[in-house]
Amino acid sequence: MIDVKTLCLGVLSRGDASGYEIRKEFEEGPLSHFSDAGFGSIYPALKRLLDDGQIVMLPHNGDGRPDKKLYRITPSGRHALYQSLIKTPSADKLRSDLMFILSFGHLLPPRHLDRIIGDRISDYRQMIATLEVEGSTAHRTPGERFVEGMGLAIYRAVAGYLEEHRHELVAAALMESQVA
Amino acid sequence: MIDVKTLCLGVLSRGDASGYEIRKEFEEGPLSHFSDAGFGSIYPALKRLLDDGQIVMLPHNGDGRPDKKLYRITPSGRHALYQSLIKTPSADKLRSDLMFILSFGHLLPPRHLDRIIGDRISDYRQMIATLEVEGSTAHRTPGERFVEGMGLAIYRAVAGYLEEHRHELVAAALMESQVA
DNA sequence: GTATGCATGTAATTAGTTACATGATTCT
DNA sequence: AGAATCATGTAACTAATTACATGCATAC
Repeated sequence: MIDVKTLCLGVLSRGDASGYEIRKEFEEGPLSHFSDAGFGSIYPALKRLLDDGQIVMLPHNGDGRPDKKLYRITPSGRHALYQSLIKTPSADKLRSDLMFILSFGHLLPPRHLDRIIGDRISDYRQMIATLEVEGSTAHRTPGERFVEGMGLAIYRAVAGYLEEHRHELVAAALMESQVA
Repeated sequence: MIDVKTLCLGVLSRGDASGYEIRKEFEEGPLSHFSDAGFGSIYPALKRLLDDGQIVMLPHNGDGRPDKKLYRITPSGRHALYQSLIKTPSADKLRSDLMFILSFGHLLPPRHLDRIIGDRISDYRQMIATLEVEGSTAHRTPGERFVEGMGLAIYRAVAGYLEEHRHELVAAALMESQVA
């Protein structure tokens, strides 16, 4: 799996940014759907990239605020990023607590079951709505559009499946609860 | 996120199993699509569960082979599992190196790009074919069927999207390579 | 005889998360 | 006045991965 250092290089390859701005990318941008990184991993990663000469820090851009540190990728950093990009990508990984829970769904209290599925459907519908607006406004590179489209396709598939099959599982849970 | 201990309890709640068998579940069973655990995390987890009294070891079942250790969940273990199941599940997490790479897709050599997308499509089509066979043969609880169906729905969405949009990204990469 | 599958486990390393610690600015 | 956002970073902890280490049974 690609590490946080490489993730940061990826963001910086599109333009200078601070640690804070990098994190925002992973929270809001197209990368957010398939990657993840918090402050606790970004700041140490930036420090290591700095030590390795793959990024440089820009001496304070005097925009009033003094504390902000802007980072810029170096040729060495671009090279490292490219090496990561042409490596055979590892398999996609999907971690879902909800799916683990639902694999025992028929043993759960039916109301509870129905609620957690409903909540998740709402979450996904919300994300889909946000993405649909963004997709038409924000300007993206072809790669970003592709990735964002994939996110949208997956979210729709998940929301759709949950909606279509929700009642089956709740019905099984109801039967189970009547037996017990 | 649900930890490996809980994952093991989940498997053991369906029947006694050895560490080796538990891992197989995460590699082949319906849980495999949304969870992950290797030997290096399962064995330590089993040890801790044993210390905590949430599982017991069954003294060798004399099936010829002596080394196999079967584990059985205890009432305390079932209770712990149930507590985990009724907790509000954390958000689904999707990690994909491929998507990170493709977000820079237009900057990659077009042939390489086309190949990695094509390879991934094959991988998914293979998984889909396997699941379609299993779905009709293996017998599953309602929860397992639900989860397996979700896996199938997602894989189809991903494979479908990659197939439909592959050429767009490759075309963008071709244009980019001609400019440069 | 060779590879694969069954079977267990430890040690060292790496990575990542969470909590802590601080403070300015901007919006309501 | 208070909340949210901007902004950086460290320390302690937890977890997971990888490599190592071993050995039998079965299938080809």
